[in-house]
Amino acid sequence: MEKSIGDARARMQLAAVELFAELGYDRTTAAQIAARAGVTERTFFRHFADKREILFDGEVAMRSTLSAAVAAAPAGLSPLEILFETFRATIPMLESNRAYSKPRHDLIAATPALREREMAKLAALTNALAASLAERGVPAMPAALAASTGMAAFVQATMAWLDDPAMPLADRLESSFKALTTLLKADS
Amino acid sequence: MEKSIGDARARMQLAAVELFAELGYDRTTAAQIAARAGVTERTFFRHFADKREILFDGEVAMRSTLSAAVAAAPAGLSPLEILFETFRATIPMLESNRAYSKPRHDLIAATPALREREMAKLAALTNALAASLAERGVPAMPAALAASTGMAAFVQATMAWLDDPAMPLADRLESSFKALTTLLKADS
DNA sequence: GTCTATACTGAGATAGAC
DNA sequence: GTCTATCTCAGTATAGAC
Repeated sequence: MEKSIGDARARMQLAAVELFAELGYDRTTAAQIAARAGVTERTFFRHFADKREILFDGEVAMRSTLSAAVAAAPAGLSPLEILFETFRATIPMLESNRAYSKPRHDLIAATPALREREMAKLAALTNALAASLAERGVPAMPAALAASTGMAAFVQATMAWLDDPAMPLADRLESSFKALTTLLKADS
Repeated sequence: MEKSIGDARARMQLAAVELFAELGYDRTTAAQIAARAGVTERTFFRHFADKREILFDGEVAMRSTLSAAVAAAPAGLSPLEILFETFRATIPMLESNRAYSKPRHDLIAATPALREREMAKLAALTNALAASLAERGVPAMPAALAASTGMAAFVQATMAWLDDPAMPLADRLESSFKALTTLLKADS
């Protein structure tokens, strides 16, 4: 018997990604994922609250990374400048993960139930960012608005980069944040 | 046999709101809602894609209202000014619905599965706003960013007003948008 | 680790409009 | 008769209780 139970979680995640690619998300059952990982279905639901959650495991790490980066940003910056530095700090991590995050993103885009979970996770990250800004002394209302605004720019940059990596993520991010300042200028 | 099948949908919605209040969301089954409305469980799922959806029926109407308001806003405004006028146009509707939307909001806040659906619906509304801005000639990137940031300000104002209606929604909205402007100006 | 309840689906029946 | 909307029966997968 394999006694490497320590990484059952990782084995299940690998099995899930494989099976989703082979059969599609809906056509893959939790039991199949557990079987391929060599565990029981019960073990699956011990580690993941529901089937979707197996794809959103990284959100916890992302949250700590962002919170730490907000705290580490230089003093004297505006809230949006703090967030720009914060997101810039995550670029190496994102770029090194592209081989995994691109197919994952496509799967999420194609599956309404997963898009829904993704929106919820982004909302949680936004709240965490607002809390981190508040800890730096930014008042509650501007902190929440800055978090939402900055996250919108970050998500837009990341999506565009996943669709077309020709332009580096750093440039995409700078472009998104620059575009924020044009929102106050009159159009037609 | 009762032949009043025409309003089965409305009867189910009423039954759902009653039962959620009596038993809580999780403790209420789709079959119970259907039974109280005098229809079968299958009928419930014909009308609503899943149990959560019965509480998010109004999103379609909200989407049309917002799109129409964006199109109706005066020319020569900045994207965020267009959105401010757009949200202002929805205030009477929201204020007249408070007796329904406040308990609904509390139920959603207390139920993770419903919060998740709410995030997805807000994302859909944000996309619709971006599309409406694009139809007025706002380029894609600023349109998407303006929709996200404007929606963040609108949601913040609405949440605050639901929590404490002492300050009118119109004042909350103005205050949110002013804070947003400050945020974006400080960064340029 | 077993067993049960509940959410949800697929294929198809019924009934009215034309 | 066909078409469409409304609804039903039998079944599977998820999630939670024991």
